[in-house]
Amino acid sequence: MANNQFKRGELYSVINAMAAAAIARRMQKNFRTAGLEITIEQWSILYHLWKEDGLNQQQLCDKTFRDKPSITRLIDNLVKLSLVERKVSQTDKRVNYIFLTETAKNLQDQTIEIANQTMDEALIGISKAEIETVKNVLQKVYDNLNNQ
Amino acid sequence: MANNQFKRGELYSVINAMAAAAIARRMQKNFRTAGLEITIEQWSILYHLWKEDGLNQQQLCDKTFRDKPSITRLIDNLVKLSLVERKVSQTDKRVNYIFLTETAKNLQDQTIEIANQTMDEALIGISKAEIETVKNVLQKVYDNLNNQ
DNA sequence: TTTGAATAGTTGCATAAACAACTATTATGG
DNA sequence: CCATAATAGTTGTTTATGCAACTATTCAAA
Repeated sequence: MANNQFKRGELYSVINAMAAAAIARRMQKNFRTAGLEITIEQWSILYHLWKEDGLNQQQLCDKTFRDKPSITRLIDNLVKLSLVERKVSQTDKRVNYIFLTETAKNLQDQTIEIANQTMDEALIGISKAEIETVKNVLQKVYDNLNNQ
Repeated sequence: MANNQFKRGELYSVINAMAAAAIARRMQKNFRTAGLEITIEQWSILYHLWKEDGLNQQQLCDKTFRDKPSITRLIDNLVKLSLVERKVSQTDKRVNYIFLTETAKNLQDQTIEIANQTMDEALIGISKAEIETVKNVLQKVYDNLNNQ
């Protein structure tokens, strides 16, 4: 069938456009509804800093699967919003450590609650086993494309 | 545990940044290697037109999970590349039908082969059952966030 | 010790997304 | 028939991504 050749390629648009973008839009909307003027991309940086403050930009690249320019600019924007500060390492002047401001620290509980509620909305009717399968498959996909 | 509150929210960044973006980057790279100067977003529009030529912009919005401005600009760029043409409906002047040019028609086989090869690379070691689970879960996520 | 490689980060440029506000056209209810 | 709502598409603005090319600093090997 001529139409058959489409089926594998279609999976990409399903994965990308559908679920991930839909979750992102909903999470952004829930942030705005709560009066929080940060983007989900900015939040994803803060998220890792709440777990471990003072990461450098390269570590944030690795943890968020972004490249260096993306992190540079996200940090630029977070600095403008007074949510983080850059501090150059004294032992290696190539390295910038990123630290949360008090303002950002105070956002942690509220925004993580919103993120969790969003995921609860998204995951209605989906079992823990299914979620585990999805995580494992996506991890394998990432490894297939990057570990070589 | 303080760290436990992160777990649900983390799923978003896993889904989004990891697998979808990794597949997108690889597919883009494979296009370039083959000498094809189109983006995966442009390809995703052509993909639906190869299945059914002459869709209007709203139909492309629905099929690709994008909003109207995104489609307008993607079509703008495809027109610049002489890959599609807009034709205003004669029965409803609000509607633009989008038609493939001969150039675009000739890209179909090659690009779909590349997309399929990319997905084969991405899906090494993943069973059909797992793929089905992922598709079903992402469809449910999309429905949870949009059908209400 | 010095030269070249590796690492960390930045800048330029093009593409794309989200949202709000807008125009143009068609459909509908009184 | 007309006012209003709904629909299709466009434009403006901000944010983010990817890639290539760049600077600055540190490491490592001859």
